[in-house]
Amino acid sequence: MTTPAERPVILWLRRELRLHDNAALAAAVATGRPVLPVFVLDRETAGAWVSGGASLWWLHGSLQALATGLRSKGATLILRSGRIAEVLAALVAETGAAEIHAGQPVEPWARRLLDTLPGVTGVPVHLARTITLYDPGAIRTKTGGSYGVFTPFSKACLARGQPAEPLPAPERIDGATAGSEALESWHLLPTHPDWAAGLRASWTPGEPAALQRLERFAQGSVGGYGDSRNMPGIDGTAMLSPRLHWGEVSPAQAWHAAEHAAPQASGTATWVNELLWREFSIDLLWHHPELTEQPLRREFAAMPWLRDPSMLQAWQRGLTGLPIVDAGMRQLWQIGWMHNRVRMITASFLVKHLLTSWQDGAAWFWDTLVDADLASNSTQWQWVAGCGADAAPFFRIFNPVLQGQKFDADGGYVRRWVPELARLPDRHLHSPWEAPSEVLAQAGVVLGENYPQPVIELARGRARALAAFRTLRTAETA
DNA sequence: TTTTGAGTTGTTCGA
DNA sequence: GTCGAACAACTCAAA
Repeated sequence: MTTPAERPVILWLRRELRLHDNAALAAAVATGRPVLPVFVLDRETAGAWVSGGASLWWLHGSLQALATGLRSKGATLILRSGRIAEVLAALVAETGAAEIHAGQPVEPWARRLLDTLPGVTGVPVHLARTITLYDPGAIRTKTGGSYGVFTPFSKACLARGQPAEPLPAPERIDGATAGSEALESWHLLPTHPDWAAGLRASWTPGEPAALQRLERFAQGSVGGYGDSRNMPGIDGTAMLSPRLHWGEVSPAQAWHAAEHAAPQASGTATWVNELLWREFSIDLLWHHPELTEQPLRREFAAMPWLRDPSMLQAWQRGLTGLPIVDAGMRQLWQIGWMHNRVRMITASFLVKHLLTSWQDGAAWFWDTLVDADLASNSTQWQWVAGCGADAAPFFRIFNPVLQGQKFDADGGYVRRWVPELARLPDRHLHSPWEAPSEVLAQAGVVLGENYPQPVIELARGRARALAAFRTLRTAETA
């Protein structure tokens, strides 16, 4: 039995699966009490926004690494499943824990949960900033409002100077113990069918690998990041998104690593800007919790979306007949991640050319991305659709052929992910339906047989989208 | 309160 | 091939 003096503190870890720069962990250790780190697998409280399959695959590896890391410091990671509120209340009762430490959540469902947690568990809940650079909601306009445009938001962030230096990992953690479920019993890894081969080949989840990747990016790629990040065929991006989502590294670590390695590089400024886009997405979600379901621009509720399951399925499977779109969708399916430039191209194609709702696209990304993040996914899909913050003008419709020619000029990306087109010459790679028949024959491409005809003629899709968007304006003024 | 400058990532057309 | 203009107004944030 524990005496009052030995009452442990619970460290509820959710999206801060790391030892370094973890303010919640530091706060728990600073209490001087034994620390009981726990992760709760809750398939209910988040409702529709429970993590998708690819995210859960990642979570398995990240938890494994976290358990190892904690063990090396003297603590034991406890795994429990069930409704978070009930699990934590039971754990408090079971261990006599004095308080709970956790990271400040940003998702609407998690914020609602936090409001009830002290009442349900009967102990104080201390929140630390672990997910963001700034306290959510803290970046305000001069009149105290929230921002709806990125550039002034980012200027307000930068005006605060650099974020604080990351905290070191604790030397040692005085760990408490309690019964734990086995990670394997959660079945987060797919078996029948095993769709994760491409994920395993591409990623090593967990904090140690995350720190390695960050260091490699900071030392090697960040200098050229501004130029190379738009080329999907080269390894020009940080590929840190799943790690930032699960908190294997903090955004402050990501900022400082680049700033230390290449303080003057323009690529560093671009990288910081991307981190601030992440903050902006979270800020928008903080102030507009309904944006995961509803368009920020309300007139878009009247958008005449088409509901054509065969079109949606062609897009999901990478069988649209538009090579850069298909390459992106297949990359997503195979490795659980898609290059950012191609995310814009594929999303624009779905929403505009196929006139399919951004919610349908967001749902697919949510299930298939290892970095699926409620704030980024929802706000960026809305941005593409034109109903979000700072949205592009409606006539700005990506042309998949031009985008392919511009950003995948040597065709390396398309050839990698759409191998049936690999032998087409560069000139025809991004628009095979326009290639002369002898060129197709020589490349072994038979349109409609081993590669689809385009599911829609681009000019027609563009015109249809423009017409649909125009109805919103006329409906509004009517 | 009113004014003003600006706003992630594009495409097409015509000169 | 390259360039600028048009696309269509609207909203935001600060002065």
